[in-house]
Amino acid sequence: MFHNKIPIFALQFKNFSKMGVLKRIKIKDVLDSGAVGSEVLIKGWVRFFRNNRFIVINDGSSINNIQAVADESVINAELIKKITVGASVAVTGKLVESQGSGQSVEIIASHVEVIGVADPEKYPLQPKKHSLEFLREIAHLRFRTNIFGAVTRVRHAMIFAVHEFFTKKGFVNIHTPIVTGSDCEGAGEMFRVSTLDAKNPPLKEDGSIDYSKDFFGRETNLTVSGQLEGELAALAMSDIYTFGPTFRAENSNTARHLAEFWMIEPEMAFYELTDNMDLAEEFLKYLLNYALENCIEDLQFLSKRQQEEEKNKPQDQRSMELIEKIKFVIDNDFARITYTEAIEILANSKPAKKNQFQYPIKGFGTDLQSEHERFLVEKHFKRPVILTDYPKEIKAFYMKQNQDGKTVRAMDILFPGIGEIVGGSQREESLEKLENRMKELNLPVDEMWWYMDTRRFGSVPHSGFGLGFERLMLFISGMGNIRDVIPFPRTPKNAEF
RNA sequence: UCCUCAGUAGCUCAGUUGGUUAGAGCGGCGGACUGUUAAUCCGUAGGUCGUAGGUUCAAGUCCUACCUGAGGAGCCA
Repeated sequence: MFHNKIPIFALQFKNFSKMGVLKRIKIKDVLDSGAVGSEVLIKGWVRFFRNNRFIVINDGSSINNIQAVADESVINAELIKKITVGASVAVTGKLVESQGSGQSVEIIASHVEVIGVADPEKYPLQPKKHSLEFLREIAHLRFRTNIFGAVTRVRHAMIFAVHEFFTKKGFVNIHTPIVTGSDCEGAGEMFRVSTLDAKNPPLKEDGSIDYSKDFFGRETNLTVSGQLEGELAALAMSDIYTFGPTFRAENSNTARHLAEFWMIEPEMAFYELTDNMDLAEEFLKYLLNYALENCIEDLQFLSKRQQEEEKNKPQDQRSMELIEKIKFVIDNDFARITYTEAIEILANSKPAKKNQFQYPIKGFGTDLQSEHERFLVEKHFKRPVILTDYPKEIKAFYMKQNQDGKTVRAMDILFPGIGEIVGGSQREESLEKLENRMKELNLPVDEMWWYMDTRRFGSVPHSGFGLGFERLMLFISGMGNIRDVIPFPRTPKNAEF
C-alpha cells in the first residue's frame, strides 16, 4: 500500500539479483506492475487449487490473489497431491494476460515447488465462508483469510498514519511505563504485577501481603492509561503523544471491550478545550482519509463483507455503506454540544416523551447511557458528536473545573455504531483546585507528588485525549466485534495464543 | 457481572408433541476431468449430540448445575 506503481523496466531490473538469480516479488507488486512478459518468482500460500491446473496464491501483500497455470509437464501426479489449500509454494513463470475472466493477469508456471505441505485432513481452513467465531478459535491461522488479511493491512496503515500525523505536527512520541505504581489513574480495575509466591506471599504483622518484599518494593499494576506520565512530558516538550498497550481488568463482555488494547494519548501544553477538540477532529479525519487513500481495495472488500453480513437485517438496521460512511465523517463537521444541552435535547426527544428510554433522563447529573448516546449520534445529529462540560461528579479528578462549580472541561467524541471513541479533557492546572478535588475524592495526594509538581512549577493550561485504537479499527473496517480487529484478543476467560 | 439465546460430523446447519438404525451441504478420502473462478461429475468414510447429574419403559429432545460462545446491558477507550 506504500508502493507506487513500478514501471516495467524497473520491475525487470529489480527482478534479478546481482548474480542474475530471479528474486521473489510480492504479489501486490506483480499485479501493480502490469509487467506482462516478465519472468517472475512468487512465493505464498495456496488459496485454491482447481482442475489440477490452476493454483491460486496469496502472500498477504494484497487482498488480490495471483493465479498460476501449471501444465502436466510442470507438475506431476506426485506434486499435485502436495498442492493443497494452505500449502506454501514458490512459482516461477512468465506473467501473461489471462485467458480466463476472473483475473487480468496470471503466471504461466515453468517451475512449481511446494515449500511446506498442509495436510488437508487436518488443515482447518476450507475454501468457503467460515464464521468469525470459528476463526477466532484459530486466531493463529486466520491471517490467511481475506477478512483478516484486509483488517491486518488496514490496521498497519492506521498505525503508520497515527505516527505520520503527529510527526507532521511536531509532536514527540513518548513511551510511558507499562508497569505502574500509581493506583489512582481512575480508569477501572487493574492487573497486579508481582513476583511474590502466590501460594505463600510474605505477610505483614496484620496479616496483609507485604509488598515491600515484592520485585519493585511496592504494589504494582499494569497501566490503564499513560496520561499522567504523558502530562509530565507535555509540560516540557509542549506536544507529545503515546501509542501503547493498556490493560483493564474489568469483566466486560461486549463487542467493544478488550482487557488489553492499544490507546493513542496526545497531551498538549497551552491547549484549551476547543484546541483539544479541533485536534481530535482533525486527527480522526486524517486517519480516515489516509485509509481511503491507501487501503481502498481492502476497504472495498470489507464493505462487501459487511453488506453480505447485513443482507438479512431489515433495511433500517443496516449500516451505511463503509466507504460512503467514512467519506461522510470526513466531509462533515462534528456536532459540538455541552452535556447540559444534550440533556435538554434528550429530555425533549420523542423517545423520552414516549417513555422509550430504558434509563429515563432525570435532568442534570444523569449519566448518559448507550441508548442516549446512540440517539444523539444516530437519530438527532446523524453525525459524530462531541459532548463537553460534563458534571464533575461523573468525570475524573484531573479535569479542569469550570467557573460554574458544577462542570468540568471534558470532551467525549461519540461515533455512530461505536459509542465513545475519544475521551479527553482540559486538565486542571491549578495546584490548589487539583489538591482540593483529590482530597474530596480521597485520592492519595502525597503519593502523587510527582504529578503535583507539574502544577507547582511552571504550570500551564494543557489538554489531551485518549483514542481507543481498536474502536477506530471497528469504525474503519466495518467489523462488528472488537475481537476481530486485533490479532490476538485478550478478553475475560480468553488468553489463548 | 446481569438478561436472553445457542452448543449435533473438520466447517455451516436440519432433527416434529420425548419413540426404531441421528441427516444434508461444504470439506476430506478414492476416481474422472488440460481454461478453472468457493470448478464440476461419480463413489465413499466420518458423530460419547458441550460437561456432569437427574426425570422416564425410553432423552439430541424435558429438568438442574457448570463450561464455552453470541446478542443486549453495565463499566469504559
